[in-house]
Order: sequence, then structure tokens, then C-alpha cells
Amino acid sequence: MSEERRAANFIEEFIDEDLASGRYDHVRTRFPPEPNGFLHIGHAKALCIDFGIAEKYGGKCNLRFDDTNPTKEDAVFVENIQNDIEWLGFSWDELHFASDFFEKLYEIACGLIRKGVAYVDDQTSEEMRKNRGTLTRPGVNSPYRDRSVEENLDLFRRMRDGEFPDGSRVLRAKIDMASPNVLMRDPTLYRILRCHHHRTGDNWCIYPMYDFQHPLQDAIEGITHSLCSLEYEIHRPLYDWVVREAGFEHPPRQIEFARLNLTRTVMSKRHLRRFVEEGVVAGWDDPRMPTLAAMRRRGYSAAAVKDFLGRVGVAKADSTVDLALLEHCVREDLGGRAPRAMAVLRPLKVTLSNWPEGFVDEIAMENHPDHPEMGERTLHMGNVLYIDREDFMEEPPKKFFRLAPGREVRLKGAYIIRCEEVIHDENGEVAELVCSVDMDSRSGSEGRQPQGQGHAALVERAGRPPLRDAPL
RNA sequence: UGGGGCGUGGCCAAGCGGUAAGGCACGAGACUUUGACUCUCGCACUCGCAGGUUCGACCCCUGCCGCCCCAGCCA
Repeated sequence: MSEERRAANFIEEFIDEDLASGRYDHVRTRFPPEPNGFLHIGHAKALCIDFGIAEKYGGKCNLRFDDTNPTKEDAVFVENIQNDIEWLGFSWDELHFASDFFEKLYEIACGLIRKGVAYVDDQTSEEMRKNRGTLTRPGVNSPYRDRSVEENLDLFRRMRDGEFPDGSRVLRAKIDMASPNVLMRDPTLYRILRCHHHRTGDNWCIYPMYDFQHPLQDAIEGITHSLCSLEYEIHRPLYDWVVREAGFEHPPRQIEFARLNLTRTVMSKRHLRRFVEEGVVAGWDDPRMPTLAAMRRRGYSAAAVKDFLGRVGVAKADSTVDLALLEHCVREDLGGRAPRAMAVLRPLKVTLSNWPEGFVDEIAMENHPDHPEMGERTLHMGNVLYIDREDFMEEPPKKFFRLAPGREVRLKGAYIIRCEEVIHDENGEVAELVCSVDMDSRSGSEGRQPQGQGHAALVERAGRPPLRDAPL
């Protein structure tokens, strides 16, 4: 680490501090998704931070699946998540699954019970909720809070052995029911849940909660900096409590940053999942989704996505980034190297009145204006073509330089045409245009540019080739 | 009315006591057979508000105001 290197954000400042103070002599981060859906652009931000920080400090980043809630998870998601990470160009050091550590976590839980800082609670979830108090009122201790270590150990073992029905008991941390931080009011560590797990099958009927599993897993993996989003800030005291009570020597340091929000974009996995399940979209990779799979399908490159995330920055203020920035990054990336194609989104029929009968011209169209090596394609032009309705106005305002009654425009790569007649349908809508074509104005020919309006017109836009190569 | 965070231009975001970076968006102009791209110029006398400390504050202190998160046997 060079001394002159300046921290690029507050996370790096913390890490620099830790390295300078000797708290750590290396950096190891982790990206910890729950395999319950596809990764979206918001996850990509966290991913870039996790992997990016490790890379910057010459450290390592692990990929870990926090698969502790089998009711929502599936193996297809773990496979897809790995694909997405690789697509972005990141390589994880170690690959872990929380489920591979269930036995270890169980042992640690027993250790907590022996220390007298965890107990089995028989209250119903309703009773627990009621006794937890409110934001402004402290909670009250569970009547089962002072069970003996032996009884707790026995009960917890029997929970694991499947002697009790789902939801009948939980293992809780014994902290402080009067804590102003509600999360510290004896949080649940384990719950009984009979559900087939995509990796451990039916081996377990008790599953650890995030607040217990996550910090321990970080500690077990030797993570130095556990980076996560702002909503976990209030979990940090509990995170530290768990790691400390479990006796880890070098506790990881949790640092929180603001998650990504984008204008006009639904980023909640809960809603995205609903869209998929209810068929609102065709799938997780439906082009309308904010998932990496969808963006890839739309032609966004990993470089563009990472460039965007880099420009967004890392901070703690809640924010909503303008979608225009993402689009700018994608255009900038694609603009210089993507082959061009023309399309008409809202077609308006144009008939050329003086086009030679039966003549079909072959128009050579460059695939990229700045890259002749990308070659060209051939479009076929006849007496009928389609332009976008946006490129015609019957009563053009001053700054409109495209087609209008009596005006000329050049069809990109082809001829100059003049609007001679506007045909309306029964509703008075413009239905078709009759234009004359200047057969001497073929692209490449000398000189003439459309006069009067001053500019050659862009008549082609996106969907369908305006110079069609097949009858529409 | 509890606790934890955050407030710099339309949207992000630098700034760490010495007199407001950068990007996106937007506006004006140049160029253009993609009105794209590119290029040039413009865009916070001011940093949520009000006091205070200081020669000097966005950066320090005090008090307000606003927004976000937390009462899952989700992560």
C-alpha cells in the first residue's frame, strides 16, 4: 500500500486506519448473496465494492451464499449468481455456503448456551412480539429466560432432533430486553423449520438466523471488512456481540454504505420476484427487469455497468441515481464499437411518385460510420418505404428540420425526397405521404444538400429499416 | 415523545479550518448524409436552517428542521 494513495471513499479511509493501526495486516472481503433470486444492478454495486476493495488492497474476496432460509432459496439461483459475477469479470477466492457450516454454527450456539448467554424460549411468536415492547417502551423478560444451562442444552438438542413442531420454540440470545436498540432485545438465533434445503436436504429442521450466522461466518472465513448496506447499521452492535461471545480473536469490522436506487426502477427483490411469479414479466432476464441477466440480454456490457457503478460512487447518504447516467455509460460504451442498424418505431408509409417503375436500388449502408473495417450491408429501396412518424410534421415549428409538406430531406445513405402530398385517414390522421424523389441525389453523388431547412434530415430511426429489403 | 444514520446545484458526489472538484442532466454555439457522436461555452457569491468559536468554517461547537432505518421464528 503506497503511503500517498488517497482513500477514494470513506470505506477506504476506515481500511487505511485499520491497516495503519495494525488491527489487520491484510484485507479480505466477501460478497454474501442469499440465493433467492437473480442479481440486479443494486447487487452489482455491492459486488463491485466488495471485489473492488479487495482488489485495490491486494486482498481477497470470497463468494458466500447465505442460504439459511430454505423456504425461499433454490439451486438455480446459486448457479445464476455465479454466472453473473463471472460475467462482470470478478473472481472470488473461496466459495462457501452457510449451509456447509450448520454443524459448526450449532456447536457455537451450544457454546453460547453453556456461557449462559443463550436460551430456549417456549413463547409463541405472538407472545414474543408482545413482550419485545415498542420503540419507546422496553420489553419484558421471557418467563423461560432463566432456564438452567442443562435444560437449555437438552431442549436445543431436541429442537435439532425434531422433537418439537415448527415454531414451537426458538433459541434466543440473552442480551437486554430493555435495550433502546430493539434488535438487542434477546434476538432469535435459531428457529425450527421443516423445509427441504437445496443443499442439506432434510438433514436439518432448525436453521440459524441471519444475525447469528452472518457475523460468525464472516469470522470463520477470516473476513476483515464486512461491507453491507445501511439498513444493517443497527445490526452492528449485535454483529459485534455475536462474534465476541463466540470468542473470535480477530473480529471482522462491519462497514455500511448506501444501497443503489435508480429512478423509474423497481429494485426490491420482493417485487421483482412477484413480477416473475405472477407472469408480469417473462422471467428474471426479461429485458424490462433491472437484473444483470436482463441487461446482458439487452446488450449492456459488463464494462458499461461497472463504469456506471464507479461513477455513482460510495457514500452513506440515501440517494436515487438518475437512470440517464446508466444509459449514458451504456451508449458511451456501445457507441464506439457497436454495428449500426436503423429501425422505424412508429411507421408512416411514404410512396415515391416518380420512382422508376419496377426499379429496386441496392443501397450500401456502412455498419459503423467510424469503422469501415466493420463493412457494410445492403438495403433494397423501391417505391414504397416507411419513415418514423416523429420525422414528419404537417405544421412544423421553427426548429423542426425534418420532413414537412413541401420540404426536402435526405434519406440517410440514399436519395433526397420532397413531400408533395399528405393523405389523411377518415379520422383526419396522417396516413400516408406521397413524395417525389430526386434520382440524381443518390448518396455519394456530388454536392446537393436539402435546401431551405438547412440540414440534411435524419429520416431513419430505430425498428425497421426505412429502406426496406422486403415488403412490409 | 426510544435508538441508529444522513442532509453540498435537477440527480449522484469530492471536500478533512484557508476562501465550492468531477460526472450525468440541462442551456447556447460549431460540426454532421445517424439533429447521434465529437467539440466549445454556460450552469452553487454558496454547502438543510439559526446562532457561536476563529483573521478566516462546507469543514469545530450549540440549538432547531427535514429525510431514512429498526418492534420477522426474512436476509
